[in-house]
Amino acid sequence: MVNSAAFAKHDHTKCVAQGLKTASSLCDARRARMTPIRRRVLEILLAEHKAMGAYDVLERLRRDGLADKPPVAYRALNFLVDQGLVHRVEKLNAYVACDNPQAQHQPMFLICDTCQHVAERQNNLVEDLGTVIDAESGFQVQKMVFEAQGLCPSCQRVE
Amino acid sequence: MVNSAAFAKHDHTKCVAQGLKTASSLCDARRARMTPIRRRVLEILLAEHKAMGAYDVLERLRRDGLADKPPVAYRALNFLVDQGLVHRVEKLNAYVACDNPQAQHQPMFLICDTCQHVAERQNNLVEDLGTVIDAESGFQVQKMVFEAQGLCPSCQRVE
DNA sequence: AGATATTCGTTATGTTATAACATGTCAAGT
DNA sequence: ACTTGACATGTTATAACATAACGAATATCT
Repeated sequence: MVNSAAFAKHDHTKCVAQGLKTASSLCDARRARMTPIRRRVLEILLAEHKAMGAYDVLERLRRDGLADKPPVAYRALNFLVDQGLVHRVEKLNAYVACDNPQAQHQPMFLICDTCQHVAERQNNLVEDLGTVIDAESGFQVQKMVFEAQGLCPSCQRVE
Repeated sequence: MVNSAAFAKHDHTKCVAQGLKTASSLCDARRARMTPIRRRVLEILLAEHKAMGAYDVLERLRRDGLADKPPVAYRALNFLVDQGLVHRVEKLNAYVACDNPQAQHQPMFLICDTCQHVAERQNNLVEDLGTVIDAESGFQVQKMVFEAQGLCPSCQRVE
């Protein structure tokens, strides 16, 4: 039911390489174009492994000489979101690379108020809730945002 | 389990009068000050009965001669949110009057993509989910955002 | 009344996001 | 190879959302 490495430490280099590879395959399969800017934005988010604002991403692109105008960053981010490779965290107006882009899912985020880390998780209850709402109220759910804020395990220990 | 009048038509005049009255009692009980600006902002949101942006609210205050600078609107909105009288809809960067300010609750919103109406609902599954997350992952949930987008019953019929 | 805390008015600016249109690139069909 | 059409990028300008900071006014408490 729970899937992510969440707040534990791990080797990001592997995440990045693997993530880029998976993304390329998915795009190929869908005839969507993984261009240099888009690839670089995904790489940045995979490497950072935390939520970043569009302007933070843009700043990185600027350093690389790849782009320096907001629409460039937003377009790449929106593409990646549409492809399910990146999620938008509404609460933070920020973007984070998807953990598991293979499977279609309603992402759910745990946002630590102290360290600002964001963990993506999946839980069937979220999708169940969509079904329940539909049955009870006749509202046809198309997309759900579920975000929890609080304290991650290590920040709880520190306080 | 489900509580709101949701997308059905009803007499807003009553909502407004009742909402203002309840809000006053709650503020009195808490020694929080329901000032003219705050009251007016709540009244606007109760009457409109839909999500409004801070600048939309500000425009109304302007017409009333009550205020014309952004911080005034944001301060009133933040006060009302802190008191649980208004909720912020993250997905829309907008604010909506609370249905049932008496009870502490994690609000859940159904946002119709067609007519833009927002219905507040309550469902125990939302709070259950908080508990489950905590038990499974050790993440201490303090606040949750749950918002669903889709089609309300009447907009489904129209399409 | 005087001390304290809260609210409000105002200026200025910071942050997030997109409309609109020009230009460039690539791939498919001929 | 050439044209066409779709998609991607570059660029300008601005819209939309939000807050820091500080002084003036007002309410509350003793």
